[in-house]
Amino acid sequence: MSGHFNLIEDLRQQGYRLTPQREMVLEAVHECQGHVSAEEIYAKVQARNPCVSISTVYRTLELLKQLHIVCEIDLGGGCVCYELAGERGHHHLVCQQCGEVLEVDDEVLAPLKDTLRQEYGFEAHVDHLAIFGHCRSCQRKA
Amino acid sequence: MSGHFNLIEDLRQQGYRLTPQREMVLEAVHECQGHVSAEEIYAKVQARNPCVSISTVYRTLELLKQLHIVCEIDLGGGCVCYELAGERGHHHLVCQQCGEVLEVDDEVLAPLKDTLRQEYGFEAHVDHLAIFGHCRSCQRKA
DNA sequence: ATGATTGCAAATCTTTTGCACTGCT
DNA sequence: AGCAGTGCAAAAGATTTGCAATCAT
Repeated sequence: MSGHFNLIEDLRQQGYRLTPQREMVLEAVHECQGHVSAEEIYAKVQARNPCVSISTVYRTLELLKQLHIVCEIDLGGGCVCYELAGERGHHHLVCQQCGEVLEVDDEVLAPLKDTLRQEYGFEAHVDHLAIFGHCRSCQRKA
Repeated sequence: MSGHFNLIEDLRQQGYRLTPQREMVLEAVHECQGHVSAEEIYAKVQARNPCVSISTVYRTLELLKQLHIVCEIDLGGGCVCYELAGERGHHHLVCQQCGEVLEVDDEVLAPLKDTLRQEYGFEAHVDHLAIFGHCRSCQRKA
């Protein structure tokens, strides 16, 4: 995956080792454009090398998170997902009824950020906000 | 707790039994005005009757949730809380540096809700949103 | 009486951790 | 070579469930 070279460099430059496991986790996250759970990443990595353990996946994700290579998204309901940190600027609308996840552009949040900054002096750090509610189709059912 | 009578009636009218356990869980949620975790409710109930089991607390919360007597709030990070349904929404700005928590009125979120409703047909359920970032004083230090 | 509700313990499910071994640099 | 990184299995924490006993109605 050519897109990984810079990330691999990031790893190396910060004194971390490049292992096949880390590379595979990175690729798995990269292939799944959207959000993937640790379990899904594990499955994807397992498919290529069954020896890799789930703990390594968790440890690697933890590392990549600290290096800001991937970021963690808490969608609630015990669903924690990961995605490449590069693709910034979108948020998630999570339907509490059917579980569907809609993506929302960062611009939608901009006015809120401005308000918080101006009225509260608070610099909101909402790289990936999960907003819960009910989607259009589930509203119709009710 | 006089405020419980109507809720107890709700229970009865829907054919459910009123047990001391359910009453105690209900009171525990009522006493804690803010959000309480299942574990905290369990502790509060235990203080009054050590025989009550944690599974009953979970089962009762599940029931009260279905009856819309309490609602579940997922603040992320594995922190699931409960509170009486119908309480006025308030939000929290959590400073990731110093831990300070600012309260924000629900009105601040109104424009965002409108946007989501109009552009995405999404009915946001942001009764209790936790927004992380940095407060005014911590920004100065940086 | 009788069926809903509970307590207990054991089962899940997800994530973390201790420790000896492996393998990247 | 030396130590970061890994695999395994066991631990931990939160929630759920099977089943026999209990209790509200």
